[in-house]
Amino acid sequence: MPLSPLPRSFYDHDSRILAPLLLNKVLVVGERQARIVEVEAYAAAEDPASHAYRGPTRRNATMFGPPGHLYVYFSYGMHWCANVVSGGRLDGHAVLLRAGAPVAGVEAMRAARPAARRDRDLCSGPARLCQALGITGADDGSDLVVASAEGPWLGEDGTPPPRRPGRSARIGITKAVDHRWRWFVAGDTNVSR
DNA sequence: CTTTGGATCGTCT
DNA sequence: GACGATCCAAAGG
Repeated sequence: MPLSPLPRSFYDHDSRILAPLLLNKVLVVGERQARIVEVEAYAAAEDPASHAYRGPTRRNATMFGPPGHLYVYFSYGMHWCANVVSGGRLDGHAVLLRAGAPVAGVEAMRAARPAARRDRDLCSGPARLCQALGITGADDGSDLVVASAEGPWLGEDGTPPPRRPGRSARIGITKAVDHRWRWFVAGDTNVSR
């Protein structure tokens, strides 16, 4: 099936509802495509681990805009990470894209990530995924509903989300550690360690 | 295989 | 001024 964008309404849900529905969707940047295999939900005001916990700031402004856009932030002084803005308008919900399976443009991904020894290492982490696809702060705010030639967008190729996704606590955070808001495609080798 | 520490800087307090 | 929604190379078993 050819790749087609999803309607705005697809994104207009609580992040914990949208997160598992993003599994097996395809993130596209130019010729590069990666199937989403791991995500985490961040629930704004009710989630101390969320960048949106304390309300709107310069950095997280995109999270407080309409759903279906990409929130990209700079992490640890050297990495970019990407989220899909969800929820209704003005509530700050988002879903972190943590890993993908390379689908197309694999040569370009290898060139962008010389440190990756195997292809399974190309997109197996939130910063790795962005590096492989060439996503940076310049892409913050991109509209994923519009299939653009250059910028990032999100496509659907007919593959449904897993009927029974893997689920666990979120990774790499120090607050609200107990919530099991991470979902992944069970058994997929591209899921981060 | 697992563990450990260094890199590096925008953001908010 | 402190702290990350991380990654990688190196060292040890």
